[in-house]
Amino acid sequence: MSNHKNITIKDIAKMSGVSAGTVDRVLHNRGRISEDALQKVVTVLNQIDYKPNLLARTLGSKKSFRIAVLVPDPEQDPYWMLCANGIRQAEEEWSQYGVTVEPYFFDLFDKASFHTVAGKANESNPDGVLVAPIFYHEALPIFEMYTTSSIPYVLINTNIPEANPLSFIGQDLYQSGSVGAELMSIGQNGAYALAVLHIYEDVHNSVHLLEKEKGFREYFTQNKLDDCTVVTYDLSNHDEAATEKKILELLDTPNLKGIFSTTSSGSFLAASLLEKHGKNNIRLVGYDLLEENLQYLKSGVIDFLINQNPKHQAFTGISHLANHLLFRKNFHPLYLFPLEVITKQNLSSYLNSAIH
Amino acid sequence: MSNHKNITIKDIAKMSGVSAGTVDRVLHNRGRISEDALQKVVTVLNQIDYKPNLLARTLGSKKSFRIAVLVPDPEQDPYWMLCANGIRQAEEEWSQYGVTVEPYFFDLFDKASFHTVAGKANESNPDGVLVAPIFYHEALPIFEMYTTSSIPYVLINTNIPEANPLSFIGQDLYQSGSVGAELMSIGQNGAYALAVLHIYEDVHNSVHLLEKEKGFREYFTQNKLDDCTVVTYDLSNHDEAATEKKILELLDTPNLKGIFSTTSSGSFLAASLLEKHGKNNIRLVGYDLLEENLQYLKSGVIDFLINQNPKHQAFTGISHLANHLLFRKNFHPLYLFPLEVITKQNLSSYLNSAIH
DNA sequence: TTTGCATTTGTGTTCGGACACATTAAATTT
DNA sequence: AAATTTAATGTGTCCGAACACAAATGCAAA
Repeated sequence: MSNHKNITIKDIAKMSGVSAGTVDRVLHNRGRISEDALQKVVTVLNQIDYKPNLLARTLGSKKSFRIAVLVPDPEQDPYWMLCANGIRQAEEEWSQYGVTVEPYFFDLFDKASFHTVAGKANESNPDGVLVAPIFYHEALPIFEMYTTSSIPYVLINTNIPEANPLSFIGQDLYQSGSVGAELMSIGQNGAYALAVLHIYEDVHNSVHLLEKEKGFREYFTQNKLDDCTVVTYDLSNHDEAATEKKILELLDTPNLKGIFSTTSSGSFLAASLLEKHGKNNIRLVGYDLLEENLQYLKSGVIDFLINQNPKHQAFTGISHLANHLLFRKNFHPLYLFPLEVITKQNLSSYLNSAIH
Repeated sequence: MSNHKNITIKDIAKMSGVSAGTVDRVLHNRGRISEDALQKVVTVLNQIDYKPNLLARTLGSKKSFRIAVLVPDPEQDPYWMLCANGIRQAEEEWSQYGVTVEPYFFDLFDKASFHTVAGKANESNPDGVLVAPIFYHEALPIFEMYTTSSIPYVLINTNIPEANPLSFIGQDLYQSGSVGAELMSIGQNGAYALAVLHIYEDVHNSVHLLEKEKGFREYFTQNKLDDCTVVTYDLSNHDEAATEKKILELLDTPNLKGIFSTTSSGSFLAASLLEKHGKNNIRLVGYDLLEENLQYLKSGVIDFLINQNPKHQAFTGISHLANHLLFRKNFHPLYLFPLEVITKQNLSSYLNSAIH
């Protein structure tokens, strides 16, 4: 335990021949300062590398921060339940620093609800906002509002290029699709067919899914794998019977070797049908570590899951906001997550490491 | 910015009718306390959920901590260079909290050097130690010493079951081998042969590698893939010519479909020979994101890399120690990393996310 | 009863930065 | 030149825990 010296405001005050208060005013440019004093302090600041003690700063400014979280209702979809877990974990982590997290859940299938819930969140006058802006048109005006009232906000899951957030946290969807394609083509040879399966209950994320499909398809053209044909199936999962009928039709595709499900809940739906109809030599690549998906991964019906890690996305998003508010850190505007490939064999290592 | 209330020592003092000093003595059981006062304080403590303000605690106890890091010389091996990067990054992260990191590099090929360097590290009287204990027998006595002088220590890379560290950080090697096997068997059919390749300059980590091999082999027996035969090649990379000759022999194995290289530098060595001899339909699974390996992954000679993430291991290890020293956190003794599967298509997402 | 010593407990300062308030110096008005 | 405003800067307190030191108390011996 050595007592190591660190430059403090008092040191700077001594060095520049002014008081600590003046140095403080220069650092935060609050209050008026004479040109003379400013110069003296600035000169010293340029010479040294002053790093304020964040502990003292946070302790001294006895404010606490409130972060509003605007995400879909976790009860409606297991994917968003994972996200909610990340929020809870982040709240625990940051509560000791006086950061509180207030979730505002909107209806995943109702644009209007997004609008009203966003309004409610705003009434609470948060110091920062985490948003999953799955409704493009409804999201734009609220970002504008955040900007004018200079509330920092972080986007997760869905990027909106027009927005100007502290950071976007999520996957590169195009590349994600290419990873799916790559996993499909391992060990395949000769001519074969593949299917891209979009199964969703709502249309909000169609852009989302098309981007994945694009990455998937272009993988084959870029690698000149011309003997591989790709068909697309666009299904709603509202009408189960119709969906099953469509998928049965799909399974009749000659020489079908693989199915790429672009949604997380589509993955286990496809898996259940593959299992039901005994098609166990069709490779299935899906998304996310939903409980249902894990069962099919373990039993071998699903071969690969690409992990979008919604839990970690939410956690990181709140951490970014907290770091920004408490420690004034800034972040790279594009925080793209690794495209994690989950298999039967490495699954447990991912589940275990998430605990800590 | 709401001012939220938090229970402080003074609150507890008021509630239990004693002074703050007495509460402090109870909390840290330092100094003698009358039975009466102790009871009063304990009663209050049981009623409330006191969470000490970590910021204030750390600020108040003006000590700074020194962490000694005992790892192989990064100049000798690119793998350990990645580790050194993690150390540097952790040092930056924690320096503001008064934690300093002092690296002590030992010779990767010289057990005696481990012993002497460990001694040097000890002379500096560190408050915590991060060790990569690649020399089993030499490591045991120094762990004993840490225990008797109650210096917390964290292990990375190589686990030593007899040790009792704050935590071990690394991979489950057996499972890691199984992941390698799984990647090998994707899309394979009929009878085929696979090779396990141990290429290393030193014998220290033979246990290490055997564990991976075990996981690899048992994958096939457990999944009843009997038509797959596995051969093992144990090579030193001191004598390049001899190694090449051996590998050429290996490449003549009938129906050879894949090579599993258990070491990180063995991976690109194997890749270079595969490329040189035009064997481009043999699947190669290797380890770690060394610059050389990345080249071969991009060009398609290496198909998969399992990432041991030495950088993140070092970073996490130092963070554990810092959290323990500053905030008295304790950790799960086994902190196993996810077994990350890196392919040509998801590589960039991993490289980019490491920047932040 | 008083002195001496040990035990117990309260008070005060420190850490470094934030911020309120007091004080000084300079500029302006009367 | 004195009075008053305004700008500039210094001082002091607070945040909450840690720890040193001082004060108070108890108890036994003189």
